[in-house]
Amino acid sequence: MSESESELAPRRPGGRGSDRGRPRDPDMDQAILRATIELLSEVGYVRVTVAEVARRAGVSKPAIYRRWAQKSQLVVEAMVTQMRPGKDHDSGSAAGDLLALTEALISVLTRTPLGRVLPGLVAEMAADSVLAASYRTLIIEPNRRHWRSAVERGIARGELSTETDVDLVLNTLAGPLYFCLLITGDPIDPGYARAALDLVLARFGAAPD
Amino acid sequence: MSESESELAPRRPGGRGSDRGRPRDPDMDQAILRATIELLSEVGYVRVTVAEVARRAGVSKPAIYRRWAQKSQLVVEAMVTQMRPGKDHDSGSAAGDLLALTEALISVLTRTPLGRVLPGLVAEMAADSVLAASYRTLIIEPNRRHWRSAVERGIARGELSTETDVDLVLNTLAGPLYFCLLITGDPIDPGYARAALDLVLARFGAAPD
DNA sequence: AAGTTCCGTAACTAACAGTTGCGGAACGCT
DNA sequence: AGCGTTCCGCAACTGTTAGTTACGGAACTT
Repeated sequence: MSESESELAPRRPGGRGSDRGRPRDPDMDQAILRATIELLSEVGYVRVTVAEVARRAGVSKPAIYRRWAQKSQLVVEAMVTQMRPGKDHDSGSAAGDLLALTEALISVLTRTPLGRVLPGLVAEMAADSVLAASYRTLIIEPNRRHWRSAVERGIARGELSTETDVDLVLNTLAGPLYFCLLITGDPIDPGYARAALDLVLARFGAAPD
Repeated sequence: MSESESELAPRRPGGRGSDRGRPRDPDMDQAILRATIELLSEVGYVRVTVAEVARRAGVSKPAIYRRWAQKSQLVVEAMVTQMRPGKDHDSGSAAGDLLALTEALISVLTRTPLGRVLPGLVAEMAADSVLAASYRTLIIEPNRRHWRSAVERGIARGELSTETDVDLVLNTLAGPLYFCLLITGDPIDPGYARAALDLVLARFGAAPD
């Protein structure tokens, strides 16, 4: 926790030092982010235009570009504000925690704008490593920490084998969801979380059913 | 199998009936597809421009648009010609087959242009359902058939439980690879195929190690 | 009051997808 | 051979969008 408050988001700093001259209107930041989310969920990443975001936010285009260097960074920050990962609540068992986390991920991918945004963002990330780094630092990593600690608690309690491959578990639970969303287009089986978890427990569970 | 030979690829038909007038130069088709693959592997989907493909193929831009309605469809067809799935050879055991298929997928994703193309294609597919359908029909489905039949042979032989969830197995083996490639950016663990397969066998294997 | 940065407006550049019209060449049909 | 059709390259074109710039004026700090 030696990190400072934020600075991770690639929001543009105010010109020069931060305090000279007229300050930016913070309400405007909010209006822009809200308009971005709204438009995003309606039309998906590719069809979001900065001009339309500006129109809906009641703001000018340069006002947006003063704050974010690119459309893609604006979108990432908009997503982050919507996706604060929930508290890391401990249900008492690793199985319960992992099930809850998987269900929560399903819910985020299917019931928030993220599902509509991700395809476009993936393309952008592949072409822009700075963007990729912020997405991973701001969204992927914080979530992964929750998953990781659920697994580690399970190992400490003896519910999971000490040989458990943590990354394999994470990728096995989360990977197929992204695969369906981005590649196959298949709907997500409502029993998925349970079935995938059973797979993991069959291999790494110390006390199988 | 009531489908006719192809017609799946969204290549544009010759004007009107196919036989009147000057026929298209078939060498040109090849030159365009080759140039597309080449450029694709150098710069990735987003930075491929139709004008540059035309230049490298020694061909005009309208010649390309006469054959394919959109850049994205050209790219899909270029990928298909490169990715004819190998013969469905039966190694004798389901474990061996699935291991080979997984390794082959890793190889395709990391050592052919597909890895560089996929992010952009994913974005395009999300915005264009016709394109998505051809990608799935031409690339995903044929490959899935191989995986599926490997699992089904395993069930028939008694290596896998009769309760085996075929789609879950497929998604579990393939999903995490796409997840790493498209989202996390993590390199793929060389032991992945074996480890993921062990997960599957622990759950569905009738005769565990 | 001076200096700085914000704001909206409006015009602008640059890339790129995809189109169109032209003159000419190549083919099938009769 | 000649006609109709479609291909070909060329070149110019439309349309969309990201991102920029110059301006006049407003808001804030010292």
